[in-house]
Amino acid sequence: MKNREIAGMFDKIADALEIRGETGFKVVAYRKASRILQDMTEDIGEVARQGQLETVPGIGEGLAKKIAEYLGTGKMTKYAEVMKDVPESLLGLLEIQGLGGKTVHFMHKELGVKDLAGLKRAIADGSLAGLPGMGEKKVENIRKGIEARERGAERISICEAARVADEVIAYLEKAPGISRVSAAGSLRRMKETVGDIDILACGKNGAEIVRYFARHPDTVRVLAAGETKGSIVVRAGETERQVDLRVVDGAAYGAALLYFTGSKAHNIKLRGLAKDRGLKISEYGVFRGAKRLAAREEEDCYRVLKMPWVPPEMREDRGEVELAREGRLPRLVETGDIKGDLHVHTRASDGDLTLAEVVGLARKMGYSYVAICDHSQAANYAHGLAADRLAAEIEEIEAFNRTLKGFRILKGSEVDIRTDGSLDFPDELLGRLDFVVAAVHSGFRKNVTERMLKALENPYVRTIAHPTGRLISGREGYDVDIERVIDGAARLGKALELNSYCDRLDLDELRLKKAKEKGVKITMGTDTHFADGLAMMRFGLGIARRAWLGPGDILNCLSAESLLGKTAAKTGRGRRSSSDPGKSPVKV
DNA sequence: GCCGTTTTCGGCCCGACTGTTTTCAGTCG
Repeated sequence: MKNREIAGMFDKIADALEIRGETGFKVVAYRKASRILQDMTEDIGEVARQGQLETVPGIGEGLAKKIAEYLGTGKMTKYAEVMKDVPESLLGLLEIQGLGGKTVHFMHKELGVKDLAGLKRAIADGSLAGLPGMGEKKVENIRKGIEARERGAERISICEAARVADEVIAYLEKAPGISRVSAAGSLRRMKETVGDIDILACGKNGAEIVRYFARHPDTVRVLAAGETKGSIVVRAGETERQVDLRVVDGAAYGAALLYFTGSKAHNIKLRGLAKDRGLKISEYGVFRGAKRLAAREEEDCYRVLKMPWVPPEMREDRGEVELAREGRLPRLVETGDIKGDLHVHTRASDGDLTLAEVVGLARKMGYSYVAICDHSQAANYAHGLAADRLAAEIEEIEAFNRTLKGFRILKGSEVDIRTDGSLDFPDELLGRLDFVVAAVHSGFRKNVTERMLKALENPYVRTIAHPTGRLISGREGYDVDIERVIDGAARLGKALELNSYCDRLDLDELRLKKAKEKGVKITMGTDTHFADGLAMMRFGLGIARRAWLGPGDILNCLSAESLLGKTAAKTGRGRRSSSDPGKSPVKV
């Protein structure tokens, strides 16, 4: 798939055009096309082969030609032409807060600045301050922007952001005169990473609420504290995080929440729609002329636009507005649909929990089952179970299950896929299990695609754990052709995992969407090793909802009986008890 | 650049903030 590659080129063209000072709308068109390419599940090459490029919204005659040229020749004339004009090192300067295209253009033209080092020199020797329209404060602002960037104010994982936000929100709920408080921004949309933590509140006395906010016990610095807006930096474990609070009038809470939740693309879409109808949307409400038609609740604002409320996780302008207007929004999976966690470790391998503790925690989550999937013997580093220890665990679970009412522990394994593609346990042992998750833990560059496909062919394997192996915090993941794995799972009627541990969230939302399109079911597991890990299901759910998955797409929404029984029925051997060693091979 | 139950030109989201502005441009979210 060349989607990302071409998206990257369009983004650079947009940056370069911005610096060249071309009309804003052209820049917007390139950026929009870039975003659309990144969001697409189809291979743009395939779309091109079918002559369908121009049917993609946001891609017209001009961009279609550029894409076709690149796909055909490996070159894009426009890209080459623009990049010859604007040094690539200049593009990065646009990421500095306070620097836009105009300023970068001017710095380049007048002072010969062509990279970050040049910019720093221009600040130090005072030449930047000498530019027309550039005063002391602007220079200071840019200097701060450089500092912030060098401190590495990069995005953090959703769970890290949620931990901070949950705590601050709980604190704010006790603020004097506060009536509502909510997370907003990408945190509320459950993006896998979050830039700033945005919180919205309403209450009687804004300034008082902001002052209370600034007194948060973990506050390291107060950046701003006004009547309606406050910014603090709080300690968050080893690092620091900025949290922004906005306090709005209760009568406009919904409009403000809609606005601050975004995404920007979703908001722009709604505003365009409103404009067509002679309306205007802002963070203060939906207006016809000076008359405010809606503002108090998000639902009210959407209703005026003749659409149902759109779940925040869908608000990315990926077709959700069109669906909503046609009354065809999908029913997304909800917390209450999840009946169990399908990937949990115990202290038998590298976990921290006993069986009894896992059951207690799972019951607290409202589950009726949980699959214990400890590591297999090859996973030395994780104290993986050898065959005899797995056999012992099976017996222990069976004994424990006899003592449980209304809850069932599924006997499982996270069995290693060895570098030759074979599994780490013999079939006869796997056949005694209820739920087998196969996983790659070694040889990340060795034939991973073929190994996963081979594992899926094993009759006892139901799903592949963390299929790409990426870690949000940095690790790139396996050298795997995930498209082929998805196709393989579809062909074999197997599932793939949405590993819901917050540093993984693997498959990611785009791959999940693709899997759904191909009819591949998803298993969700937190892969937890610790007591607080089961609650991470919330992040998996967020990603599942961002991929538009419904309860019918996720096997955790089945009862334990259906999850296991369906299988046996499908293979035509009737239903057997899960403890039956001759249990039929599984299919989902 | 794209796009069209106001079509092939003339639109393209909205408001706040900041600085250096005497009426606005640049940047941001």
